[in-house]
Amino acid sequence: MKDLLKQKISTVISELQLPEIEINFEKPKVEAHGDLTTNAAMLLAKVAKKNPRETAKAIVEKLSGAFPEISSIEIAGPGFINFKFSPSYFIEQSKEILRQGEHFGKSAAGAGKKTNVEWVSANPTGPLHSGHGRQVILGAAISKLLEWTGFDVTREYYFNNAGNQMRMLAESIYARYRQELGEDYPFPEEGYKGDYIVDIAKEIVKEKGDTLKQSDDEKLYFKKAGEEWCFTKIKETLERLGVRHDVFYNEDSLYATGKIQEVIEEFRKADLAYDAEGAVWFRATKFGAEKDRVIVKSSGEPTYRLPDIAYHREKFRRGFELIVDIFGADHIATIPDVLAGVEALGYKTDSVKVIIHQMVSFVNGDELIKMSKRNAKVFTLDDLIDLVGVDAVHYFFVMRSANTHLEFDIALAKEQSDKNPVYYLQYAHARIASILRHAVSEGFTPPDAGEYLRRTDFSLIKEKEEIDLLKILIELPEIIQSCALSFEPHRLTTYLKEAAESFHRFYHEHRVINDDKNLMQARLTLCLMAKIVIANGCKILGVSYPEKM
RNA sequence: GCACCCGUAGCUCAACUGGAUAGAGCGUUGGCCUCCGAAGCCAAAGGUUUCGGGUUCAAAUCCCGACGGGUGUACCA
Repeated sequence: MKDLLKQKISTVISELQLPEIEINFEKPKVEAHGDLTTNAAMLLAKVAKKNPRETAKAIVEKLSGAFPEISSIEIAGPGFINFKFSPSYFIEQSKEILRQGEHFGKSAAGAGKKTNVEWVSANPTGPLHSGHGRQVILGAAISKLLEWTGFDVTREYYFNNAGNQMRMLAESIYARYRQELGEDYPFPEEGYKGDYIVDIAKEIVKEKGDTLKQSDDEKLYFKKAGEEWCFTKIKETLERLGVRHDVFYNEDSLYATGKIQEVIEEFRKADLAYDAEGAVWFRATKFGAEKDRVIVKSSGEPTYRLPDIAYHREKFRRGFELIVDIFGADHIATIPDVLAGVEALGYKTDSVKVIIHQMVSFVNGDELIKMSKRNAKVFTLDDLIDLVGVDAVHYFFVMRSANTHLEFDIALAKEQSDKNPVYYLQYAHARIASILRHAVSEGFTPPDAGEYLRRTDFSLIKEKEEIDLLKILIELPEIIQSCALSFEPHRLTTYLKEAAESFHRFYHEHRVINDDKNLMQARLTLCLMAKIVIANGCKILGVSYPEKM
């Protein structure tokens, strides 16, 4: 409809011999301004130097009567053209909800574009902590949104089980191991202080006794054991949240296949790398960075930048047309370097979309929860799930825009009451389910979408709250698409809340179960539509949609 | 110091990416269950969108400058 209208308006504009412009529509905030509005006349006024209201008038005259679905066209304010649609238009649209059912909301806008979403990517040096939650949830929601919008999504987790961090992990475990054996063994200054290190050490003592005490070569064993323990833990946590990755990409493979060396050589050949102070430097300044960066340390080990660059090149080589990276604000420094590197290798950075989310703080009512890295008691993501449940974790981490700081109120999230926004949504779904069950007990057929579509006399839907509900329900596909294309899942939560609200208002004003069987069927159909929309939205967010609660 | 993000009701945050009268939840105050789920609905109060300039028909949104908060600024990742 929007597209048809857009076409029509642009032909009208050329008939009026006005310059060509981009026509945008918007859904007005205020109900009195209709269902759709365009600022075309105002934009024309600017280029054609004409009075916007007069221009609007000329356009409207040519438009009137062109579409039976449009019940009125008005000119308002400085020159907005407001369109109002007839109820039958919304009713017709809403039938799609029943026809598509659990697929309603999907679109093909992504056109099967090969897409890689990389997120979490925490090295296996410990369990995921609560702050990781935002990243975990954000990436899952974005992946789901892209999938629903027709992108071909590969979910990826990049990790490094070599290097400094893992060495430190091994040393930390080793020290705890010796301590477990009753020795006064020094703990490394920069070691991992979490209690889980002690747990790992205990397990090793149980299995191997003191046989690993002497030989330094055996430290390899500690690294392996630590990695395995941590990765198992991480994967269990992701599993609990229903988050799965298709590919776990190990940085090591980049060395094994010579991809790291390849990048260095190419850089050298193009004079983008040089030796200084015993290290190899990348001329990042050539690509807008503030200073050149070391890519191979004087020790001969690459810094994290080099494999990151090689890894991103591999994403291009693997044929991904859209590359999405999700990072926390604490990793922001690496981004310009990686982008510069990719550019240096001759790839366009346009197809790389980096989502940076700000940090999270946790409060419990009024009390701020302090997170210190020195603390042995880590507040893990598992702990958070135990406290507030999977649904609240999903909903709370995604309900705010990624680029603002998030305050996670644990007291609120675990409260089983109306204060908690997760319940508002779930309650609407459970309430609808209950009504449908009730109808079945009154002798109605179980809510089968196809059956409901055939049996319903849609002309009985005419109350204001009924039409308002339909209006919002049919927006789902558009909302999903725009959330996906802007990588902003939080807007879906806002929408779902509004949809639930609209349902509650309808429910409150009109009886569904009543003596008029035909009217009852029509309203049951409305309920079923609302149920489908809420359920589909919840699916994307990873929130459950209970039949009873 | 420099780079990035943010500053909106008492608190936590929205605002369709430049549109019309800036909206929700919590908290506060009041109303609504003989009837399908009151985990709900309705209403009231609460604002110079941190401040100062600019851009234009139109600015919370874009630009410049202050102030305040966060995150970075490694031959750690």
